Amino acid sequence: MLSKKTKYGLKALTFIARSEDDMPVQVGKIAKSEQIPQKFLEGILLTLRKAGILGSKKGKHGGYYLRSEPSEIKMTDVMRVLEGPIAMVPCVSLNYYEKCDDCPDETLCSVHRLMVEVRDSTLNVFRNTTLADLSSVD
Amino acid sequence: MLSKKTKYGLKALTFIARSEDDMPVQVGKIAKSEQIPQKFLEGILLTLRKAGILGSKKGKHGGYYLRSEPSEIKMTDVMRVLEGPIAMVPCVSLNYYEKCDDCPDETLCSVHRLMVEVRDSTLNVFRNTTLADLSSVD
DNA sequence: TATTAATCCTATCAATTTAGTAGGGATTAC
DNA sequence: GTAATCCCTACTAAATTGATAGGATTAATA
Repeated sequence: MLSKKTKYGLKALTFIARSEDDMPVQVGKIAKSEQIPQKFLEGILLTLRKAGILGSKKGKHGGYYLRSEPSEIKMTDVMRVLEGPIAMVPCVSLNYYEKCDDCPDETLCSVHRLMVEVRDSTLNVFRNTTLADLSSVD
Repeated sequence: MLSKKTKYGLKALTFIARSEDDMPVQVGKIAKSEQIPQKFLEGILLTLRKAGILGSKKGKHGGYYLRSEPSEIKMTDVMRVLEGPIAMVPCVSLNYYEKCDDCPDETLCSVHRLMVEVRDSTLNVFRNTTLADLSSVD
């Protein structure tokens, strides 16, 4: 299951991308419009800022803004920040590889085989999708 | 993350598929060979039997066997039984569709868009992979 | 028929994760 | 200086996961 954190995060990014002018967008506005608990959303946007995807401005008239063009923000990055590793098992993770304790030979492991395929196909989607795709109004 | 249940289930199915003769295979044998807690595995195989993927024979010399040829056992079915719906959100699930409470228009929802793509690509893998693929020794 | 070896079934449990709440500190525009 | 806003930490309830425990049922065989 996709976590609420990721779901909310994606919706928030989309909301920001869709707000045309480049004024920072306030958490409160996003929370209200997208029906997300504000305090929860605060934490999520903070994570996205620390990961370099969002920038922020404090104080009155502050808020969050995109650090790059929507078309430059890849889902691989967003998903890794929000949801964690894309692979379903550490032994097929590109960025967080870990050998299984059991499993003497990965080439013979059926789980490994299947999960490599799933990882590659999911990765293919995320690599070819940007925030611009998510937020277009087609 | 892939659950242990699914991981163990896949390994067990592979083990059974690889045991050439068509004698039933005992839980204890699988558990020992694959390093899976036996009692835990019992429950998993029971689930697979109730789903019609495995058959069982009770009593002495009993055990579990495949109900179909490995090449006929699709990962779509196995994964749905072990891991649940393939879609990451109910609003894109083919078999367990549920509308989101929020989200007035799915066609405009960025999460929906992205998750449809992920579902389709994952489904594509599972539809084209059978237990025979997992258990071959190539 | 008694024994043994299996599956089958239910209940329980500890650890972890998730989703959210609470309270306030720090910063900036006006 | 005050209001609005992001920033940070700590806490909590509920659900899920990954088991474990104990035994009931069934079947082969000596």
